[in-house]
Amino acid sequence: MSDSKKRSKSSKEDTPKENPYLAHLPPSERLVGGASSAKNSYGLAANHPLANFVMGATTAEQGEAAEEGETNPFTGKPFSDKYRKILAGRRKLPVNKHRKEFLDLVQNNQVVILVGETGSGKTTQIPQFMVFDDLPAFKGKKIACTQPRRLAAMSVAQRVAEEMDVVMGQEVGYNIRFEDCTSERTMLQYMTDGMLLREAMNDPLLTRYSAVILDEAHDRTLSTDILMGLMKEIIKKRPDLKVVVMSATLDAGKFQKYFDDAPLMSVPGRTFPVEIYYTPEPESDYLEAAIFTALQIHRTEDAGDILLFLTGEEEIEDACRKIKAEADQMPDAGPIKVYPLYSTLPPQAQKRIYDDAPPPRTPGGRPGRKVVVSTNLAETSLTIDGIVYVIDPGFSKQKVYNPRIRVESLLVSPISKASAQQRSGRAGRTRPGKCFRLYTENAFMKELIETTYPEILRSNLGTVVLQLKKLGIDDLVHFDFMDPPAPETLMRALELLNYLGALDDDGNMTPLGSIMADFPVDPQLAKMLITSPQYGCSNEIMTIVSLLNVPLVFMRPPDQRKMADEAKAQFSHPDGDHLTLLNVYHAYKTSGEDQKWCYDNFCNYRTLKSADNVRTQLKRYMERADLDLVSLPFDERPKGPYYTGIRKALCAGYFMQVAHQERSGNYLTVKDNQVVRLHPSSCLDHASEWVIYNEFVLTNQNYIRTVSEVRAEWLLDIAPNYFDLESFPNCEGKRVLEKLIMRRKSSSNRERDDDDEDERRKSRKSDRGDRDRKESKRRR
DNA sequence: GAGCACTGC
Repeated sequence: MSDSKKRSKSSKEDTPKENPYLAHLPPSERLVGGASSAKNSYGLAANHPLANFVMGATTAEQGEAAEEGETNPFTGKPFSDKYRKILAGRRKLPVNKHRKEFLDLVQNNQVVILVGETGSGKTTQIPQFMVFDDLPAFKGKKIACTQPRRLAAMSVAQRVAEEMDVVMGQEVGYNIRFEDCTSERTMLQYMTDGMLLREAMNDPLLTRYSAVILDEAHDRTLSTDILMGLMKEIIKKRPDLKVVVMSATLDAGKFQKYFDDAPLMSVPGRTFPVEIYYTPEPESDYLEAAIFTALQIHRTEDAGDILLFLTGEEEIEDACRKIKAEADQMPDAGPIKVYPLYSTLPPQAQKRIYDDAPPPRTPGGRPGRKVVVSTNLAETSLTIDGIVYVIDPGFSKQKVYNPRIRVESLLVSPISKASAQQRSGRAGRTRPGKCFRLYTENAFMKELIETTYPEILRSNLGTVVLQLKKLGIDDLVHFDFMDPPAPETLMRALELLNYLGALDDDGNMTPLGSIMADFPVDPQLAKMLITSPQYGCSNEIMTIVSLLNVPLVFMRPPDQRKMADEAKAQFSHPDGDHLTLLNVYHAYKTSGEDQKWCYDNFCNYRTLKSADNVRTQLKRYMERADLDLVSLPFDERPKGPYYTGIRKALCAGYFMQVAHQERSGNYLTVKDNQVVRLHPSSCLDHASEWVIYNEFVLTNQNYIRTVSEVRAEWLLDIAPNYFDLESFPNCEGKRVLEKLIMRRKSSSNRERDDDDEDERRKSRKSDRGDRDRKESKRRR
């Protein structure tokens, strides 16, 4: 009843609608009067390029004819010359030969798996094939194509807008965090997978879309994995929704199986052959071997640039120096340029990898060469043309999660076969190349795992579980994960969310949890934001949370450490690193967000700018949740009520990340009893008995980083459930808390804490930054 | 007295 009402209403809006009573017929026969009169349903003139198109039943020839016509069917404007030139190139892409096969599959199946190598053109062409068949614009819907990375979503959208001869943001657009470049007219939308997931939290059936294309599914990011599980649920309730999952070839069968044996289409790529060389014996020192190999290639091989994969910044900078120094000593080799590449490198420095190799010293002499030494960044996110030689030592830094101690850390680990193949492929982008694997062939065959473990098996799942609950998935244990996470990891997440009050004791989402899920930050930080008005300091907590969500603000160039540390000292707050962050932000805003100020003070301008972006977004969410944006009257004294309020609010999110200083001077984490040390970058002196920390850094030592001093009383008040001493292991901290509880019980007329006393003392306002600086100087 | 693979909302 209501269904038919809706349909009759929308037909007035000139959108073609199928007759619901004809749903048993094949799509081409569903439109009233059959295909021949379909043009009337669309309200298109008889000479319109799409006049004879039947939604979901077009042919490849029809699509191609429309693309080769005079008029752009979606804008009504004549096609440009540039368009025709691009179109000729598009027709040569491998995927173009499979247009008919693809349309057959997608018209007759709800889910299609498509595997394509790099260079097949799948990311740009498949969505366009669908636009011409599904005709989303005529039903008030859109086609979504998700990408794991923002840059990819943006650049592919730009490319496809050109290919379709439309203005970016109109018919074709993209939607990523902080930037929605779409409009009412948008029918094809590239977006990050995280963005689509967030949309699903408010629109669980994704009603705005007629088709969803999940691209780069082999990447297996947290968001892609959740989206895939979600799509399986949604297609049951939305028979009209088409889903295409696109992936690299290696584990295509797994995707097919997961989607109940959906049909699979395979498209070859367009790359050049790469010869693989293995070492006869295992290398004991991969770094040394890598440098040696690079120099060897430089001395003996033909012209062509080198790409060397290493694991991290320090290693990369070190290798760059050594390669440069040694190569410059070689009399019989050409000139060399060596560039590092990792994500935290400023964009300017990153761009240098595209510079041309230096020319030979003398005409006809040994070739000059470019060497790029990179992290995994060059494995997928970034492509460098002209690479002919790849050196793959077989390692990368990978995130691992240990649910027992609830710690995520980065570990240098062997890569997978899939990664190794991806790396070697980078040598064959422009011509045949060579890849030197610094491990034995036997190790490749027998020791490397097939594919890198998906992120969902290597992460703390707090956010994931909260998101799933918000998506309406109650039974997590039976949720159809492509790779189910360890039960212990799920348990840890449920436990965390329960202590934070996001889930009740039965595991159901609370109203608080529902608001928490809306915030694009960790559950702990979301809780902190939501609770902060109660402590009168939501303005300050928004700032702190923003800064915790961007890379480190403080720069420390190796040759200027002393000056950098002095600059940082101006901002340091005796009560901890969180308040130090607040000081930096305040000083940055006071400077007028000045780039030079940042440079002079060893602060990362880009980071502060992006933190400010995050803050604006958080503010919007706070307002949407009707949370007050407030500050306490300013009081410059450390441990005064102003700063105390903030530190109490920090506890509301971080009460599970507490460490207590033992008499030995060591810190022990609460409940887990891990021995930790304050990270040397902390501005906190070593006399604080109780501290909360943002991050547990597992390296040679266990460090806690971004630390603030708190008081045991606050912890007991804020999280009585968590600080239930019966569940505590024996340690000094437990005894201190026991005494505290006893004292509280015995004194019926409990003495007020010192800080409460402070709170009663009204203090006059004064310049915050100035006072803080004086205060920190005095302490020094 | 040390380090941060890479993404994303």
